[in-house]
Amino acid sequence: MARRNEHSKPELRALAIGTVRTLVAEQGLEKLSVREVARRLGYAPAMLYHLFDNLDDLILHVNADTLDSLLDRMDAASGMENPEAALTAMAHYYLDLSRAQTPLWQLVFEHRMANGAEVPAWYARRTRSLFLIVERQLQRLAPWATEEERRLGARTLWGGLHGICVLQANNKLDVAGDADPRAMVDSLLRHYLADWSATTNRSPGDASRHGDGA
Amino acid sequence: MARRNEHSKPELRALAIGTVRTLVAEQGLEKLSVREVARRLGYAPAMLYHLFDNLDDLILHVNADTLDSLLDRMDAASGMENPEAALTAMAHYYLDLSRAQTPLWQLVFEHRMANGAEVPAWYARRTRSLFLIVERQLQRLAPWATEEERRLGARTLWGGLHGICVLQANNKLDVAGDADPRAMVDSLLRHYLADWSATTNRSPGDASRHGDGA
DNA sequence: AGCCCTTTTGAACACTGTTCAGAAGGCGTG
DNA sequence: CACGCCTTCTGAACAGTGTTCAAAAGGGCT
Repeated sequence: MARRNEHSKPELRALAIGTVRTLVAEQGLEKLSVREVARRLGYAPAMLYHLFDNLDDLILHVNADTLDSLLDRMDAASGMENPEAALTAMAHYYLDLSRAQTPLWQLVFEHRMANGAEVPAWYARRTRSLFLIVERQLQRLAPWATEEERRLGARTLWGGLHGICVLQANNKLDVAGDADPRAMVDSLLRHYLADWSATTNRSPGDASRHGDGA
Repeated sequence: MARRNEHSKPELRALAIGTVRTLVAEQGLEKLSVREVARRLGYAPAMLYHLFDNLDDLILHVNADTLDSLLDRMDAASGMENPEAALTAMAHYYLDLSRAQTPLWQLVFEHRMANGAEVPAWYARRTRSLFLIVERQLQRLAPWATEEERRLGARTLWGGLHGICVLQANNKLDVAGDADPRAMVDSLLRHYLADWSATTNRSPGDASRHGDGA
């Protein structure tokens, strides 16, 4: 019962990743287990440990695929002439992923490493570039802003977007009346960007930027 | 080995909730288990099922306590004369909780019910009042805004704040250089509120609200 | 003293991720 | 062709999880 050799090791890895994707998409996060993935593949559970270090490692590979497709779409939008429109398109991709592929999205953003281990470099690179893409648009939007201001702005804006997606994915929005996540995202982008780009081209300590300070 | 009767049923419930709080605060979410809670209480695991329906029910009671103390502090801030200052104070409470009590905060906001069950009404009431408190401040800030606008604004603003806290709690901010969560929260509130309160007192379809509309 | 009724438990069930000795099978060499 | 090697793969076990339930243990009442 060894070496059927129907597939090479990289093929098996891709097969396992795909199995997790469909399993999670179909049944949700709770049904994901090593034994179920192995069962669907037609192998014994222990075999998966020859392809990946452990379940966390397998999940990280699945998440890398998800992030890659998200980053690809965001990169494609970064070429738009209007940076505000580019950011809006990117935010919509982000939100759409959390809506259309909620379990896969949760697997990316709500999975925690066991025993508090650090995420490997090949994975951290992807999350890092997410913020970089946003920063690049902020630079186009307000070239006068300092790098520090751009970094803060990108993290604030995308952190805020992330929060809306989190609430959406967890069905926390229909409590006390429905709220349209799309409208929330648009509201966040429009209002935040408007005042951010309008006020960051002043000296940092200028308290009178809003007309009447305090 | 039955009926020591050292404590009444409500006392035991409070004891169990307290045990979970200290256990989670000390060891983190991963170490929380029925068996460990029972061990610390000096009882057999099965006894806990006479106090609570299941682990989810116990966790919900713990979370209700956490939410109550948060809501109390937010309520206290709602009396400030400046609604913008009140919202800022509330947001800082929210962030501080996610920083000083990260595991307890995660237990509240990242715990999902098993088998997708609905949260009970006595719990949903608390999460609902969180948004209501924010809406009340938005009403003071922009009395001319419609209820619809206030609801959208409150969810957008607090969803955004929530996202920053999520990133903070998951250590996703120090990727690619540290970002101060406090500065992010302040940035979000200042910029969003400034443009939100400045533009919501127009007719809904007014495209020229930002001076030059695209 | 005997009964009842609540409180509490031990043991079991069905899961989970992970490890590891050893089996199974393809491949190169004698 | 046969032998041995080496990779692939598995079965079984370990330690853990939430949950259930018959039965035991003990306090209170008649």
